[in-house]
Parts: sequence; C-alpha cells; structure tokens
Amino acid sequence: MHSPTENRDTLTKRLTDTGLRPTPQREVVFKVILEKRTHPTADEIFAMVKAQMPTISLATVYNCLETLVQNGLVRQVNFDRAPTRYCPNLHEHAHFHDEVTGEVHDIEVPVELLSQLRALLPAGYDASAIELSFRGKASPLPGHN
Amino acid sequence: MHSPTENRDTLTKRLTDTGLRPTPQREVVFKVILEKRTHPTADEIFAMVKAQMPTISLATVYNCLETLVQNGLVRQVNFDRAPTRYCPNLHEHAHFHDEVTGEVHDIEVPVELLSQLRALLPAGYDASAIELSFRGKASPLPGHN
DNA sequence: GTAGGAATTGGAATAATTCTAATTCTTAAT
DNA sequence: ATTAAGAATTAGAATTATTCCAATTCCTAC
Repeated sequence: MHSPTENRDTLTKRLTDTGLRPTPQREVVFKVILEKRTHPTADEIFAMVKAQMPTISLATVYNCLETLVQNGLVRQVNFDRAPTRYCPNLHEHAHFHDEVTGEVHDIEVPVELLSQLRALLPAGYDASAIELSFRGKASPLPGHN
Repeated sequence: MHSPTENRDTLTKRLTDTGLRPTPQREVVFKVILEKRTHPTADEIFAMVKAQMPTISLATVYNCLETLVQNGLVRQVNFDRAPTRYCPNLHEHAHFHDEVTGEVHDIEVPVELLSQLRALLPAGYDASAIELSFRGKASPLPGHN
C-alpha cells in the first residue's frame, strides 16, 4: 500500500522522469485516471478533477490528456464513435466493452498470442500498434447473484 | 466476371433477400461500396454516389449505410476518432491502417486464431463482436519499387 | 527581478453524425 | 385505377466531442 504522499510523489516522479513539467493540473488529471480504473472519458475526468480543482478548464484537461498519452503515461481507448476513454494500464492488453452496462474491462493477452497476431501481417507490414477489443455482454456467473 | 446487369441484380437480390426495400438510393450506395473496395467514409461515398444520383442527400447516405450495416450487408470500421469507414467484406477479418498513406487493408484471420482470442475472455463474458486492427506502415518490399 | 518560453484558460470553431419535420414514394387493398 | 398507410428521402438545424485561438498567467533560468 502507498500512502497518499508516496502516491503523489511517484506520480510527480513519473511526470518529471518523462521530461514533463509536473504542473498541478497534470498531476490531478493523472491522479484521477490512476485512481478511477474505469476508463473514464474526458468529460468524466473533467468532472472528477473539477471537484478538487474548480478552476481547471476542459481545454486543459484535453491538453493534459494529450501530453500524458503522447508521453506514454496513459493509453487512449476508442470504441466505435463513442467518446475516447483513458486507461492507466500501460501493459499491452485488450478491452471488453459491455454493451449492457457500458463498462470496460481489461483483458490480458499473452505475448505469445500477440506475436501470433503480428504474424498475420504480410511481409513489409510493420505494426506500431495492435488494438483488440471485444463487445458483448458479461452475464453474471451461475451461483453469483 | 459479372456483367453490370448481373451485378445489379445480385445487388438488388441481396437487398430484398434481407427484407429491405431495394430503393434506388440504397442500391447506388451499396453498389459504390462494393465497387470501391477502399473502405470509403460516408463523405467519400456521398461524393461518389452524387455523381450518379445528383439529388441524393447526405442524410440519405447515412440512412442507407445504417440499414445496410444493421442488416449485415456492410461492415463498419472505426479507427480512433477518424470518420467511420464502410467495408463490403463480410468475412470476419482484421484491418491494417497505414499511417502514412491512410489506406486500409484487410487482413485475414484464421478461425483457429479467432477462437484463441475468444478464449481469452473470463467465464461469463460473451463477445458478440471482436475487433482487431493494426496501425503502422507498409514499407514497399525490397525489389518491388 | 525580469525576460522568454510553457501552460492554462474561456470561448469560438470544426467536423462527423443525428435529429426533425415536411415531402415524396410504394405498396396493398379496394 | 384510387387511395390510405407506412416507409423512405430530403434539407437543414442541432448535437457532441474535440480542437483551435488569442490572451493571460505561470515558471525557470539568468
């Protein structure tokens, strides 16, 4: 377990380590994404951040998100034409989008399988990113009401 | 090879077979997608369709696309937040999005591999759709300028 | 302390898509 | 053939997520 202070420090450190100025806005945006592991949208992040920093603007949230994504501290996830979601799990993984609840769950993918996917590409094709997502419903398991 | 007439007939037939009224607008939209295998956007489809049917409206193109997609005659492909593209290849397959040219290429996926992907889901998760896409660049093969 | 660059801000602008309400077209029953 | 009813089309307005812009504020290094 980390104390809030430790948390904040590692968070600040991750920003500076990637050469970013650890502005209060960036820190609070980053913190909110790390805490809320529900793949929030920019609007949701804005709402949560605003509770802690009422003067922040939506444009800043977008700016922070962009720099966090560009510097590899946060991942961007898109489903169809729905608003972009942000995900702190940097580990290469897939997503399951529950069409009933709207929730998004991370799905681990063995590296072995990822290289099998890469192997599908014809010679000369070089993929810098692979996106794998499932859409469907997650029924409650029998015996788990 | 199909004569244009045969083509048009199978096209009409595919509409009626799925219980859709084969309106001229639907036919021309469908035809354009089948001919242009480049995963066009709604705007591109609108432009191409307009050449043959100058009175058609963009709203109708969107309506037609929606019904074609809902009835499984055309697939919808989304990359990040870019405009939706439409694809006549119903065969389950993946997409490679060339970040240099912007082109989209179909990638075949063996059913075997698809079931391995499905197997990643925890018990109780039921996927109605799997989306797999690659982003990167397709370098010309050595010896193929 | 101050200059210069970086970040933030609010509001306007953009772009893809959807909505709305009116019109036109089909179809099927008479 | 006529017509009523439902379906499809249309033009334009509305929506929504996101980006752009220009002005201000904030840091940092000198």
